[in-house]
Amino acid sequence: MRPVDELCEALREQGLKVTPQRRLIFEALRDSPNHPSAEDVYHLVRDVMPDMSLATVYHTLDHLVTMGELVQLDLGEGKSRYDTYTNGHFHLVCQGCREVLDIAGDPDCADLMPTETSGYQIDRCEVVFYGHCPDCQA
Amino acid sequence: MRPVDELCEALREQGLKVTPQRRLIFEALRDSPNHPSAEDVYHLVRDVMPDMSLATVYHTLDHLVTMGELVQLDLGEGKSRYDTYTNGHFHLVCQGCREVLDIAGDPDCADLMPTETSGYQIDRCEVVFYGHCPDCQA
DNA sequence: ATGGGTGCAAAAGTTTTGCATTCCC
DNA sequence: GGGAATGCAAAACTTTTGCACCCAT
Repeated sequence: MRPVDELCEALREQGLKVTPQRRLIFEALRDSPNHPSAEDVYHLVRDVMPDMSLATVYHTLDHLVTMGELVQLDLGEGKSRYDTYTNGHFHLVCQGCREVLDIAGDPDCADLMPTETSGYQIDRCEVVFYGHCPDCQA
Repeated sequence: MRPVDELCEALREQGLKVTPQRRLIFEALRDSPNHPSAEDVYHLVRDVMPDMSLATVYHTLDHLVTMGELVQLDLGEGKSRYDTYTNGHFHLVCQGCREVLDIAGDPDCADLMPTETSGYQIDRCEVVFYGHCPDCQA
């Protein structure tokens, strides 16, 4: 994800508007530990702007995903998480505490790319390792 | 997923019971095209046993997943799909029609396995390619 | 001024849960 | 007989949508 000011500029270029809510969501994403859910972002921004609506958070996250500034992750939790690090990489998920780690990996998954793709045009790949962190191995 | 009779035996071994509903769900999974959702399974079994409850389907699928006879897939659709082919392999998803193809791939993801795992014990990995099938490339 | 954005509430969709009844072992 | 399973309905959750009002451009 690019710096907040560049995101605002990118919004304008698309005819979208820069509102205080969106700016705040951008900042929350930038400062958020890692891989927050929509609800996580919502709670962060509510501390600063208590009237912010969850629908606004969802709309803004959708825009960022469409713009390619944010990656939507589905890690089998029944809800989405969002990743500001958009360069291709892998994830490692603890099945105990649900912590998510970024892992270096070939962005294009060139090594994995199947030879027989049944005519499919492949856009991207997602690699997730599931396991248990040191604390959850007990 | 093993044959229906073996699944029934496996249930009994765990102190679980073999009911007509569960047998039917096993058969539906065995005969189902590929990667059905809970709702898909529900509709298949309703044709034979109209009083079957969706909760029963969910409970039974959960047991199979826990027993390692079924793999639960999260492909970012807001719902789970289930895969009877439990040997490690990859998936290719069409973002247009949501068709899901099985793709051969190293079950252990040995080539991908990160060297630095921060002390994590890794249980399994999931590789999903997203793209467009021939029909949806228009 | 105008078209997009916001907040609120309701709706939609999937999955879980509580509970009385039924049934496998 | 006893414990698990079932069916039903309600609840829990995440995400989407409709709409009246507001605001960035």
